[in-house]
Amino acid sequence: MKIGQLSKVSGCSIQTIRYYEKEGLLKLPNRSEGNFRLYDEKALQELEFVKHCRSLDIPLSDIKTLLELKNKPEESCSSINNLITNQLKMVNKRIKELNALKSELQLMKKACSLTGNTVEACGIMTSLNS
Amino acid sequence: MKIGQLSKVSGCSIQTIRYYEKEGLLKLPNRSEGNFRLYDEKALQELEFVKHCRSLDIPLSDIKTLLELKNKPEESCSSINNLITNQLKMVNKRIKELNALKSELQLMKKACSLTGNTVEACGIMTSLNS
DNA sequence: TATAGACTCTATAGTTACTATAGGGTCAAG
DNA sequence: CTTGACCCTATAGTAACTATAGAGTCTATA
Repeated sequence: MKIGQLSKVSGCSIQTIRYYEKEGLLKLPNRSEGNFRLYDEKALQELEFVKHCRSLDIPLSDIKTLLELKNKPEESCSSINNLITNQLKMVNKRIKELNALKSELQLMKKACSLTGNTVEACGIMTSLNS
Repeated sequence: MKIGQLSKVSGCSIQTIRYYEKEGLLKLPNRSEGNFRLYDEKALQELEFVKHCRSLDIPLSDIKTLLELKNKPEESCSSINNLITNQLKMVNKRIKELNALKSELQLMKKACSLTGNTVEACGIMTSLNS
């Protein structure tokens, strides 16, 4: 199939597919006589793999690592485990940050609804200035 | 004070200060004879305001809006409230996404530790391929 | 005065992961 | 043949920084 079809089937934009190819995440596909990219089922699976990883916020560089490991079935999977562990750690960190952020924003909202309704008297502005 | 001092006092890098000035978040400062930027207490406060907003993940374009409103004390603060409400909504959304992501990563970790220890037999890889 | 090191300047490019656009080629149907 | 959909590469843009290059300023010291 051509790139437009792959895009539709995978839900990944044409430009992103080309980007992934350029970044080395996807193999160079065969080409038609007109130089159109030609993809098979295997290519679709690789793209789905990459997309799945992206949905986990795994950076492209790490996805590359995973793809390389995929080609070494006998290799120990400890590095995969480490990668996921690290990713989980970062996600936890980010959740924590966002919860703190959320708390502050909620306090601000409360500050606004309890005071007057001009910028000068706005509890949000006062809070942002502190 | 000069930019290096402002950077130290505010915890904001020199380059970021210049970036904020270029993006219109900070006013053009006075200059010395040698063309060095000169900042007063007011400028420091404005920078702290911007930094505080950034710590809330508020995008620069919205911060600009807030700064403009800051100069209109009589104006209604409803737009400020809307801005914070919207920001809160996005933060909640992101928290939700990250929690879903966390769950999947945790399942993966479990899958790995319960199976063998090669890439081929790795529950994480299996999961990423699905 | 000269020098050296710290500081400052502007311009430009790079980071990450896309996303859009320009200008041109391919292909199939009418 | 024409037209419109699809495809190609190259380049630039997005957001928010961050780094680097090359040159100027300033101050303390010899």
